[in-house]
Amino acid sequence: MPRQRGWWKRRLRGRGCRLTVPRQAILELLSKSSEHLSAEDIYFKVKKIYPAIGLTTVYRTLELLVNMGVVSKFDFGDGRARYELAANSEDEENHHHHLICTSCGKVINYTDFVNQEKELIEKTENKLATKYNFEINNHQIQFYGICPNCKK
Amino acid sequence: MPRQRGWWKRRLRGRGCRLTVPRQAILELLSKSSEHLSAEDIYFKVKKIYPAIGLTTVYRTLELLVNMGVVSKFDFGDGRARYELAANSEDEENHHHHLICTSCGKVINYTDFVNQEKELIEKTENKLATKYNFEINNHQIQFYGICPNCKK
DNA sequence: TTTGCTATTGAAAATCATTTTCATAAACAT
DNA sequence: ATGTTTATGAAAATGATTTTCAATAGCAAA
Ligand SMILES: [Mn+2]
Ligand SMILES: [Mn+2]
Ligand SMILES: [Zn+2]
Ligand SMILES: [Zn+2]
Repeated sequence: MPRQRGWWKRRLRGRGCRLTVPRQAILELLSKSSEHLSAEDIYFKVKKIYPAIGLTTVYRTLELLVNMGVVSKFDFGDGRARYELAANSEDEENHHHHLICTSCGKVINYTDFVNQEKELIEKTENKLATKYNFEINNHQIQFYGICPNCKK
Repeated sequence: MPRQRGWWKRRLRGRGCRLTVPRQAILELLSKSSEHLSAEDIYFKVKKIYPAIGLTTVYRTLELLVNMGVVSKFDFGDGRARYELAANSEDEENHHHHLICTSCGKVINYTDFVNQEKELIEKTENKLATKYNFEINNHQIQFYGICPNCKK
């Protein structure tokens, strides 16, 4: 059982990356937030705890974490990337799909998959992997529509 | 049975939009291309047939067509939006999902859905529509991985 | 602990896709 | 044909993300 705190430290070190204060501050923040934060959102929030942080570092750290698979990056069409933790701890995954309002931009996470959903995705992955000789390691699914508020 | 050519003319006019030369040139091009074109790609290609075209107009036209549902806009993570015709004619749909190489950016369309795929998506749509009171009218699915070329 | 190497940082400047502005031109209802 | 808009294109503005570069801080080794 991995420790609840700092499970990413080994991951960083394992990659030969240094365990710096800004990186820890960013990860600390992300693990407490559930929203879909932009780089700037993260910058301002981290700044409250660690005022020396630079926006550049936020971008660089996010890129690193995305490459490591620790953070997921999304584009919901409003011109800025959104980030969120891909996993809540070493083993616990945080995988979900999105429901997006094309009118106001509201984004909803949904994890209550239809029973067959997971298994179908796996099946599809396998089929695609075979047919196109791809090594598939991730996917995104999003539904677009009009939210209750914008319907009125 | 709608005419093969110019089925979008009525659609534009139906919206109270004018049927201009630039718009027709852009639609003409899109209907001949199968790739995932950026606004700039489209700009240069259209320029060959209609040299007076402006990049601004390309952006504006694409936005209009996306709002009309005639064109689909995608973000494959390379910093520029990609566009393609959402339908090849009045009734014929061109819906498909994507397989994206995270190493070189190669994008593959796939339409050979697993049998249950379509029906599951509908089922999921209905479930989400009910649960979150959303009016769902579109979706995107993409799988990320490493393409044959990048594996080597 | 101290040292030395090198990855990392932050500020400022640069990039670059997309948007806005604005004067002119083209659609099209009449 | 005419007049009213809508649409266009050039140029400038915007704004998110990247690059540059000198200074700093992690950390492996002594
Ligand atoms: Mn999410
Ligand atoms: Mn496609
Ligand atoms: Zn909404
Ligand atoms: Zn590739």
